Amino acid sequence: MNKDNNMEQQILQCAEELFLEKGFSLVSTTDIAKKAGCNQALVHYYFRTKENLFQQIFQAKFTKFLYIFTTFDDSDEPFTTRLRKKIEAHFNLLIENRQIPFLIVNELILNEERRSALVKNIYNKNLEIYRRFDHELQEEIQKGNIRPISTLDLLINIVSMNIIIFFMLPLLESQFNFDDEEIAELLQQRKHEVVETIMCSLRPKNK
Amino acid sequence: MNKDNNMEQQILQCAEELFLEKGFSLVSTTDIAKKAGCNQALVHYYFRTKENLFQQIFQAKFTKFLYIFTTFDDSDEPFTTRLRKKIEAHFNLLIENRQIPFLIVNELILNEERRSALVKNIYNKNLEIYRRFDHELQEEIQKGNIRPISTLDLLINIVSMNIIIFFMLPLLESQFNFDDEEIAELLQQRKHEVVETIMCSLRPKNK
DNA sequence: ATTTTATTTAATAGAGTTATTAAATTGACT
DNA sequence: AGTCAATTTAATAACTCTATTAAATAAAAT
Repeated sequence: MNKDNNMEQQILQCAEELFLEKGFSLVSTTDIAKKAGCNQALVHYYFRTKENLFQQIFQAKFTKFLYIFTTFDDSDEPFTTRLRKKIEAHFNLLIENRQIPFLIVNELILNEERRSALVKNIYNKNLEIYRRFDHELQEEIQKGNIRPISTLDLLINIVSMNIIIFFMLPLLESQFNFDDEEIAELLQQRKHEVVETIMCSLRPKNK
Repeated sequence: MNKDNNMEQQILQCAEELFLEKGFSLVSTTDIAKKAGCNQALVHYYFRTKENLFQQIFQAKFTKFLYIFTTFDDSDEPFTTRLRKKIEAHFNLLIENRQIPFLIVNELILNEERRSALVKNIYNKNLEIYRRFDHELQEEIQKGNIRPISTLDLLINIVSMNIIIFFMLPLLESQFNFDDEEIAELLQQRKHEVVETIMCSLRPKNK
């Protein structure tokens, strides 16, 4: 469509939209070609297989999903403030990429090979950042600023509460006829509530 | 297989297992027939269409998923005790039906018609129980026993934290080689942590 | 201007899908 | 044994899907 965008890019972009919306198996290369405005064979000419095309897109999305999650800024603000920001940043990323949770859950459950590939790709890469976060958290717990909780449980809690509203959006849109503005408002509220819930859940008990 | 189990039941049961494992579109009526040990046409003889067969199974699973969630016992135990039990009961249900979260998220996102059918079916049916829970919760908040939170947010928090581990199970099993015992242990720990997190997050702030 | 290379399309092989139809098999009842 | 209905199967129509191939068109290079 754009002058500098060649058809290869066009296909990639259309494939991305379709895969995000329906997942791997419900999108055909014919669908992609139709949306991109080219012949179906061209999709295979550029990407050879549908799996190839999907991999590129999925890898990118998954990395994005984890990236923000595996960074932790080094500013001298207190731990809880930085944690709060981290949760919000992750939620904001999802607002911009609402179908990511569906794609990840769907394809990671369904496809064993995809799982292996991803785990290999990610595990070591982010171990360092995880360890640093772990260290900081457990230190705060030692100081008595935070109730005891395993680092993994905390991370899982955050992710789960962050993603669930995006599973519910189709329901709210199509069944309860929320419009874009209402959805945007709802998401902001939900983000606030997640932060609130996590922060409250971390308050030490004895206090 | 059993004497009293006729082939119709056999097909239904095999279909259930396959649909739970792979979702609607990745299971063919041929797959079902093969697993049930009959001719593919027989699947259509009993259920006419694949959609029909799926609907029966999906409806049942979804009702199950919501049933325990829309009951609230009337014993004279304190609210928080009953809430704790409710969370555990929901989690226990998921332990027995591990693929339910995947099936629901997957098919509810992908199929608009299925959404409509379900919402109609469920909305009014469970409104009464929801209202009662809502009333009790807000009363506790008024009394200052619980920090202010919307009923819906609380329910969403519980569901999200309860289901997420079941999205992660395939990863733990196939990539980190957890055996059944380890998984069982992990699930118990996770259940405990969810209850803990929710309960901690509900403590009033001023106290 | 013509050869070479890159892009794009039409056509199609080959496999798999749902659903239907007619025929075969089984079992019950008279 | 013979009739009737229920169950099961083989065969197949009418798709759709991925991927490949050969041919056509466009762009670049000599």
